[in-house]
Amino acid sequence: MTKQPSSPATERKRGEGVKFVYEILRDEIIDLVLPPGSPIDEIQLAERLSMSRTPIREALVRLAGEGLVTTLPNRSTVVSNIDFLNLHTFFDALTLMYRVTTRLAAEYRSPADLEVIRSRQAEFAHAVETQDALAMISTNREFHAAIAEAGRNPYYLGLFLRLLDEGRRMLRIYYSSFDDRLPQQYVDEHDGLVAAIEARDIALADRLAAQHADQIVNQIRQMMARDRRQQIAL
Amino acid sequence: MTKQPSSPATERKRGEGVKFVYEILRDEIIDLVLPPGSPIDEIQLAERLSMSRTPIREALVRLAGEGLVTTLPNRSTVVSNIDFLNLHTFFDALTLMYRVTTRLAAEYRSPADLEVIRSRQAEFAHAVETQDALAMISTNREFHAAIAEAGRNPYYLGLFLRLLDEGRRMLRIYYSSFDDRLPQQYVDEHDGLVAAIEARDIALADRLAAQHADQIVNQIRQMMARDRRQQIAL
DNA sequence: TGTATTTTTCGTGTCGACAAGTTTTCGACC
DNA sequence: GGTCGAAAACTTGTCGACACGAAAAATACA
Repeated sequence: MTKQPSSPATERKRGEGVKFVYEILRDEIIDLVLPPGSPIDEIQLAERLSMSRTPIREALVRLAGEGLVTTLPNRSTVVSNIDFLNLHTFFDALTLMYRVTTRLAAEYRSPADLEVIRSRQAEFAHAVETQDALAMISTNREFHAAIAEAGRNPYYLGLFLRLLDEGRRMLRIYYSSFDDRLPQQYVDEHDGLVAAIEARDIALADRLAAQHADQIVNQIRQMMARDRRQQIAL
Repeated sequence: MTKQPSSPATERKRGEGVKFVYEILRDEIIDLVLPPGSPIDEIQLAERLSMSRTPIREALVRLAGEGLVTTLPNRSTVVSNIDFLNLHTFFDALTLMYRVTTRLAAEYRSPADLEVIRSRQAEFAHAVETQDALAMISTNREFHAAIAEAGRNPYYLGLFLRLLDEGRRMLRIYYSSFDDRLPQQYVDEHDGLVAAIEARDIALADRLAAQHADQIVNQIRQMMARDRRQQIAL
């Protein structure tokens, strides 16, 4: 692995250092480039990004606050593990946030919001068409994030984004077992959500969101069960 | 204001510096010792706590992640303002978290949880008896936090604690207009919640929590309206 | 006297270095 | 050869110092 020593291409403005590191690490954690349990070496990172340890440590504090990394005092900080024992708490919260954000979107969406949501849905549909599982995962996240934005409640948005990112990590683990049938169903369900939001039908939006959440939760559960059988079979 | 220069009483172990600063600032912000908008000077703080700026900055990053302070790039970081324009989003989320956590507590509470909840309720009742408004605010927070703990969902707990702290700041502003009638009603409502949780009556717990939330939201609204009238009168 | 511009001051953002603690390695002893 | 203990290597936590940028002060000008 050859590392270029402080290439001028990576020069950053003052004040963007923390943000820079934060976003890189965040993406690498969510995309499982850094799998759960990976130790994060501050010095190594500092050399790789050609900057001092100070902004890196501050980015790690921020990531720790969001639960993406865990700091072991006086020892290394590691990428947080996915807590498979308490998955039900995750699914519970995820389902509720799906419902609440969709509800609020139906209530408060502006025309501009609708446009964004529609374009995100188009991106998701395209990922399904081209059978790009990784793109499905990320565009699905963006679709629901756009809905949450339209709901205009920063408290729900914050929790929801955290849950969506956590969900992305799980889906990445099992994405190879995506089958072809379900994704198309998701596209249809998304269309239903968009229609309910456009029609400002709050009750319908809530109901469809709950159904959609159940679908996703069940799929993740099935993927995990299948994977477990495979692992046992090995 | 005389500050003692690096008194040996404030000597801390390695690795506790950030936590130390974080907790001090957090308490001072929630108790309005540092009112919204106050600038936080890193150098001043470093001198006051007789430590370097590094751990202080890391504590500020953490506080910023929780929304308690706002960092103005290349300028000072200030205590976050209370967003009175979007209060309804706060009340919405607070009400939902009241309901969800109480529900889950009724479902999952252990005998030990019940004991903690009861003792918190006793503390709240005592604060009401002695008409200690400030103690009412903090014990009320601890009571609901204990219920959320019993619900055993870290995602809800995290959001709820954040909302409760934000609510504490608001109540502090208006606590002088606490009147004597409502607090006793809160004690009774809390008793109802505890009974529902003990009986594992999920539907009842949900209903009572929703009513309780409405009470609190309405009281805060009334306090604010009263205060606004006073301000206009001046 | 009021306004525009330069200078000064001040605080943050970043850095390199040192100190303390943990893990690993090496060596002594059984 | 295996186990226990000491020393070395490494990583984190903290520090003091410098550089950049923004606000405030001082100066020039109308």
